[in-house]
Amino acid sequence: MASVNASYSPALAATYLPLYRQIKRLIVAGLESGEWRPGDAIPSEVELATRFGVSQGTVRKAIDELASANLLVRRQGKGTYVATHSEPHAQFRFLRLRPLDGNSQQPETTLIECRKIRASSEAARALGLKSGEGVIMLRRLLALGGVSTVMDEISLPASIFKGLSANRINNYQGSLYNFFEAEFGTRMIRADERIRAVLAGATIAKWLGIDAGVPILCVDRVTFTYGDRPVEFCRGFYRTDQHYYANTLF
Amino acid sequence: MASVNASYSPALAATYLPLYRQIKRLIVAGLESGEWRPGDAIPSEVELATRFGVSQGTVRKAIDELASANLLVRRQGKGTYVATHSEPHAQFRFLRLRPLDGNSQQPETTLIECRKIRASSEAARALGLKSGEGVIMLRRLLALGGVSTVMDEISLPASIFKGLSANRINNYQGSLYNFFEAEFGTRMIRADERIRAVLAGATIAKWLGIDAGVPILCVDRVTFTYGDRPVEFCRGFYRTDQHYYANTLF
DNA sequence: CAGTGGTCTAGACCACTCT
DNA sequence: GAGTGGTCTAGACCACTGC
Repeated sequence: MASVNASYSPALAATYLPLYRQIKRLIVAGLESGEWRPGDAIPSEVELATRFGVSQGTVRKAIDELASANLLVRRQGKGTYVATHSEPHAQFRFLRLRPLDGNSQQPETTLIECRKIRASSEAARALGLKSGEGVIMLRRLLALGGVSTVMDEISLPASIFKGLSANRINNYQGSLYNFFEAEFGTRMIRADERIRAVLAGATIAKWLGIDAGVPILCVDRVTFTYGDRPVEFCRGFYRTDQHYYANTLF
Repeated sequence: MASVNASYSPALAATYLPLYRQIKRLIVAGLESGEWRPGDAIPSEVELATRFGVSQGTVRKAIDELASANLLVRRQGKGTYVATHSEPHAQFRFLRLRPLDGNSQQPETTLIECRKIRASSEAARALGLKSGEGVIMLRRLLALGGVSTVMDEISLPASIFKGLSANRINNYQGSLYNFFEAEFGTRMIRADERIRAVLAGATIAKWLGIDAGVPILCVDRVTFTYGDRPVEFCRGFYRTDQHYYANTLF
């Protein structure tokens, strides 16, 4: 079998990568390039094995890691698919609010504002932009179980989300992340959140239907796409009188 | 090879478990029973394979899953070890506060109180105890970078933590979870946290050196040991003026 | 029935650690 | 050098899906 590592030697240890990790990169490259789009089936394990000139077990191990990172989804008997934000499983992946009692209900989103502005210093730093570069700013109100619970402000690099408008968002069926991957080919893979407790200011209190001075969560999120590139900065304010932020530590 | 599934038939599908999952259970049983204690090396893959009458690859897959669940730690060339809370990697696994600027510093813990009481209704529900059963209650103050940042109250089933005393805690070197696993054989595996924003009351404000009415995080944690059995309920109050709660969403 | 992913085996060789 | 985990292969058979 033609091994990509035929030239391996201890002196090159820094550049050594196991075969299955190289395969992993090749698959990710296919995802990034759009060769396989969200929802598509990728080629079968045996086909990928012959294409890359490795055994099925090696492809399998690569796919295993990509599946556990939620980039791919395996379906026994059918094939392996590119993960999507439209799967029910993914609905509450990036909104970790759960009701204090009762069952989670589908959030209802209202778009309040959508315009192009210059990035705030915080957004610029989070997105790796130069201070003052253009971003598209969205403000939304999210209601859970009929109660306005989250007010957030999203900053997106204008260079990536060219042509984004309130109309296009409102006409789209499905979640915002679903919209991004379907219309802009940008899939959100991972997010880092920073949570603090703050007091509601007058404006936010009004939107959330609470008194100013009530304690709320301030959640700053940076969301990453393939290759750990940041593509969204979101600051959300969460009421926690009827919901809590859920987290599991492993 | 003598397969445990020799009797498998479609009618028994509900009871079917792949071999490697059965091996996984056998290994977890060894961990629960104390056959291998935290920090110990478990037998090598080939030894386990012959002991259980399966191939090395099957044992390997079982260990892979246990390692990714942080129950075991693999060390190439040395062996596979039972995970411990004393590893540097585990230090901030259950305390997700990070400084707004600067580097994380080792927390300094002060034990304020340690006594046996009857479980609060919340603690009883979280721990699966009957209302009013005995629990040991600890109150602690945690300082990060010299600043009192967390005040928490821990409830532990008295039946499991017999003989726990303030003296024993204070005389122990290392973290509380380290103490639990070393002295009581109870290892914390996983935790569920629920986060809300609240206002600091007079008592907590005093301990944390802030004004009453300042917004803080209220973090309720239920911690589980092997077999998803809850063994700790902890309510913590976090100042977030110099730190934030960090979380990564996958 | 063909094609897919899921499990399991047996054996080879590599990389790392300790003696 | 012996022993450990890490990678890779080749092939067998099972479970599930859809035609």
